[in-house]
Amino acid sequence: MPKSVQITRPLREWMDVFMHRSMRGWNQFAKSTGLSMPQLGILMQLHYKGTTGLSGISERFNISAAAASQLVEKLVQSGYLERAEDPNDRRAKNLRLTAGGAKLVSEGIQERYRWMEKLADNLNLEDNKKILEALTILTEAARKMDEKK
Amino acid sequence: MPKSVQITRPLREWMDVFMHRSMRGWNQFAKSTGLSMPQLGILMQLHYKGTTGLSGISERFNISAAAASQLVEKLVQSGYLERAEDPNDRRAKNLRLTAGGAKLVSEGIQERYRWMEKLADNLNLEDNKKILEALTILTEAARKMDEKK
DNA sequence: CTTTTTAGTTAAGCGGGCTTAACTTTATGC
DNA sequence: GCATAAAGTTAAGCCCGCTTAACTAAAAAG
Repeated sequence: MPKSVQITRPLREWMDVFMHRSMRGWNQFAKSTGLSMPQLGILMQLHYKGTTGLSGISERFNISAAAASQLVEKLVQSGYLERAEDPNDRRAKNLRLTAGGAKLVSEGIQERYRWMEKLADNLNLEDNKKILEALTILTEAARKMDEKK
Repeated sequence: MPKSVQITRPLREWMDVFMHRSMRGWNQFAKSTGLSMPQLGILMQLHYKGTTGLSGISERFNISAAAASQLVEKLVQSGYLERAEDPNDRRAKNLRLTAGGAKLVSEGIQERYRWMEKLADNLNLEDNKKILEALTILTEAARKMDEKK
């Protein structure tokens, strides 16, 4: 596949640069909140996927129900999560971000965007247009690929 | 800044999709190796930055010298790292990936690339070209931005 | 209506990462 | 040359995430 040969290098270089930045930023943010990665992960899931039960947590992160319960307990104690009885199934709990939890998560996401948006701000209009187009294509392709699987 | 208004949404969507995939993949890889994140992080640093002393580790990850020493010890025990006396400063140690360590890291990186390269493979030639150009621009801009700082 | 399955909790125990503190060894500053 | 600083190591102790095991309560199956 000749086209791959061409695109491989820029693809990899970009991923290296981007991942490096992102990982660092993410770790710093985690540290600044005082929360652990697993705890932050749960908040993120609640943000992106909305309300879920405890079972949703243990499945998503491949941990035991006990582990999920304990992690959630801490987040509830810290005031980031709300744990209410599910009216349709009284065994189950509905987990939701509190206002504080939502704020924390959106600050984290915000911070994640910031570097890249600053990057885009430094580009001229034409480059910006190219990148807009390219990222739209990529996002679309990623969605399609995930669907197929 | 009118151009930001336009580019913000695709930028964010792409980042969300990409980060989500990458993080998941990275966690899975970590689990598959049996190594912890901090340990993998050290191997990655050694891969990208080359030989360094223990002090390099503690600075990079913001941990105490004691913590770095203990982490490195485990990696040496596991056969991923080589710890040799620095001939120029006999207090210091030179850390290097062993063959096994290098193999492990490059497999991890490989896996990180795979999803995105598959993505690119599914695109037509024209889209591919656009993406190549866009990523090259972005990488270049990122380098410049990091230099300035 | 009883049995079984499902959702979640609690407690005990393990291993990991991290810190501080005390220490050894080698290099530097004066 | 002697005091001080720097590079690592080791040990004690803390918190954390995770697992297994034992349990409660509610729903589903028969």
